[in-house]
Amino acid sequence: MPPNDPVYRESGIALWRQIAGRLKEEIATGARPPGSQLPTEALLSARFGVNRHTVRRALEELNRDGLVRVEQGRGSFVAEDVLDYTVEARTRFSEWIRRHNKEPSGRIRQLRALAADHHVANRLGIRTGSRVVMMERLGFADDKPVSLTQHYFAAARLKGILEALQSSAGITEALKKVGIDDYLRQQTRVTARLPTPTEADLLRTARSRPVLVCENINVDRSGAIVEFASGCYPTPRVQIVFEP
Amino acid sequence: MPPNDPVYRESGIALWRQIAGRLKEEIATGARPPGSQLPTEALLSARFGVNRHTVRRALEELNRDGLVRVEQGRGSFVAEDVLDYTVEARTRFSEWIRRHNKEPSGRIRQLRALAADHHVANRLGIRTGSRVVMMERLGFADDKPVSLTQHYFAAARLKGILEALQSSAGITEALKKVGIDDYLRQQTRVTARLPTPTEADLLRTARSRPVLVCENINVDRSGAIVEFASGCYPTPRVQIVFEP
DNA sequence: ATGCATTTGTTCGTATGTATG
DNA sequence: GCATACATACGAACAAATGCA
Repeated sequence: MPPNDPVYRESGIALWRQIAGRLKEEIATGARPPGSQLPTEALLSARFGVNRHTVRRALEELNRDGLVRVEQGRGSFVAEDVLDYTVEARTRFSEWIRRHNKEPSGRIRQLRALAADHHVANRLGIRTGSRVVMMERLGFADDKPVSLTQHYFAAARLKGILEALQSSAGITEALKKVGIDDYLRQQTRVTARLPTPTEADLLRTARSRPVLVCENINVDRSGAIVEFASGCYPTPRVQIVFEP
Repeated sequence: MPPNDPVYRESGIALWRQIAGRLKEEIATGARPPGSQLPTEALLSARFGVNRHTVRRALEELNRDGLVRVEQGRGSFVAEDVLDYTVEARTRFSEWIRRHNKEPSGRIRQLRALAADHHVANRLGIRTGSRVVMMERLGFADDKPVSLTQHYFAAARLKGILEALQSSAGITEALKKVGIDDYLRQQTRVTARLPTPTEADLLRTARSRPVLVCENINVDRSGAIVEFASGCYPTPRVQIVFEP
């Protein structure tokens, strides 16, 4: 099969530079949207009528420039814009998303009371087995899922929190209804793991791509713990940034 | 094969509770050290002379209590103490480790000059292709590997940095030799990915377990960028903590 | 890449003892 | 005595993840 889109030989510009330039243009114009998969190296070499090594040289360049991401065994992908999750004392989901000029939205997946396990109880500073209210919420930026977070509240400390959450648009609003006018982030703890099948599905991420797990403890002005939240965020779409 | 360490039936205490208690004791006494693998469920059920479900019920309890970590396809492991990597303005490796009452050490794996790629140049605020000095160092806490970090320095800004690093015990000392008395962390960026085979090997972590990738930009007192460092840390042994 | 052995995870079904009304 | 509900315990089979050759 002849190349259907050949590059110019003996033009004084190396073939791989021409190819890199063409692909850069296709990415810049939006013909290849962020996150989309590039053709395989074999297909590209057929298209341009060059050896696969020449295509690889071009892809290497695009990779070094951060325009594409090459994954062994999977393929090459146009780099996605990264959502920097900047951790500050007063971090709210909607503000985070809006700062990136995207439209925040969310879907509540669970909202119920249960008994705290060891981990949750520890973080909330209560006894294992105490009643807590848990809300699980899937967060979107421009209809793309970016977070899946479980929020935990000590039922004894925040009477009526379940009903408040049911009748409110957001957490800040619900906490106001139970007398918490303001809350601050006391601690943020970050780790990572592979997603469960459900998480991978909800966050539209590959099962082999880790999620960042970000645990927050939020306190009221007196320093009493109000909320413990454990959220997961798909990499590399989301990165967590600290600026002291 | 008869059980060699049976539990008491009709004792008024559920079998799974007895098993959980025995295992808890073995962990508490140090007979099963942190990170060690428990016998398989099949072996445990043979040892206690019960069904595998009964053992699983006990392991579930220990897992909820945070004493063991169960991993499908691998086994159950005694929980390890987590090394909290607390991000502060003046974060130094040795101080981090000593704060956990462990002995810091390190092994330099690479130290050389090279041309900055797009990413490194961006972070250092220099042009792509500029000369940079890179030092790769494997960090240990009590002889257990906990970090693998590449440190980048702009060669033009820090003349003699390569020689200074060669003749110094640590980065802080080397920077002093080239006139940087103090440096502060300006930004920390966290993401995660699966380790390369080499990384997994060096950090003694499973290839399926993600590493946290932590990128730092360090500046001198005038705000000029001194160092860009990109380190990876094995999860869940290391967690990154931020306290505003 | 493929298959195999090992190990945990899930889902059936069955049976038993205990507490409750 | 009887019906019910619940936790406990066992058995078998299969699914899914891991590691290795």
